[in-house]
Amino acid sequence: MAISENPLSQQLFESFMRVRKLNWLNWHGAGPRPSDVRALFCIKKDSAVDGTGITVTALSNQLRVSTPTVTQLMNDLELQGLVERSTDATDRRVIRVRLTEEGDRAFKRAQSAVADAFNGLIDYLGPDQTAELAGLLGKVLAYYHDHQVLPTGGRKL
Amino acid sequence: MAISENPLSQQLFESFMRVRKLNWLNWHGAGPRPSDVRALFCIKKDSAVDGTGITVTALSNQLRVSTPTVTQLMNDLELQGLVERSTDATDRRVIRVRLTEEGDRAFKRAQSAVADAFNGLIDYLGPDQTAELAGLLGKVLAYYHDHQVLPTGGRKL
DNA sequence: CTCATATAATTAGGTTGCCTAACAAAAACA
DNA sequence: TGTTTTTGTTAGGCAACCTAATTATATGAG
Repeated sequence: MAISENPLSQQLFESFMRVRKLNWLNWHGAGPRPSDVRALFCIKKDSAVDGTGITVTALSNQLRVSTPTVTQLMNDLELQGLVERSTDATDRRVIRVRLTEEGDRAFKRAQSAVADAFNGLIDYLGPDQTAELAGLLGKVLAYYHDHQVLPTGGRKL
Repeated sequence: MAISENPLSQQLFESFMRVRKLNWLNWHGAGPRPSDVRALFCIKKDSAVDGTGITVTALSNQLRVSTPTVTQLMNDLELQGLVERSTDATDRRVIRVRLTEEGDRAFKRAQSAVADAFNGLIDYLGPDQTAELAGLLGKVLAYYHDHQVLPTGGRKL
């Protein structure tokens, strides 16, 4: 473990690269994809505060992906019948996205899948270490949010 | 923060999804890609124990990607002049991969890039929290290593 | 010693999850 | 009114993986 041979930075890099590749949802080709699930969560969360539906721009900001990416995600979810688009009543440029009833069911299944994926880990770590982990991940994200290690492409937010 | 509204599992999922997308090496289209860098590290590390070069299968195991993926990575690195392939002396099926001199220079640059990317975070967290983070990531990986959340495709190792 | 089987790597083709650039439509402003 | 800005979409591309099939070589069973 001599620092010169395998520095801490390199270990962290390797750990993050491995964590990145974990297939949390145990997804194997059927139903909504992991990125769909993330979008579903976001749309559902918004629906609690604004029943008219979330905008593409808001989704783009919250998911931290470009608007064309959101369009593709929504095309996909719409094709699966999980969301519906409608043009905003007062600004005809913006489109509002809401969950359909089937989308809501898919959301609940996704929530279960995520719970299944993480509750084992949470039990394994125990409440203290789980809280530490969540806190540290938050700090990592906060640090890089302020220090320019942006997603590929270097969006300026 | 009511558990029923945004369960811990969902928060962890979201955090991991965001961490996954960080562009650690600040890569913007020039030089070896992040996955190349990971391979470079692996090849270099092996060269310390075995001067004849690492095999494709060994790289596949250590990087946790399929052998065709390793082949593609190696094609790429060879094209960039960073590695060289040679058939093994005693088993003509296996090919041995070593860093070229330019590959070694690229390795050193990559090491610096990783250090640049992580030393800021390490300073920000301080030694105690950095150690905690490294330890927790290790536990997460160990847990999922034993609990079947394998990389996409569900390889059986 | 030969033939079937196992192993190493490659080729071919596909998928996910992103991106930028260019655009059309609508709103805001000057 | 006309220019500028904002919103979302279309088009096309790329990174980083995968599986299935193939080739070449080695190994083991009779």
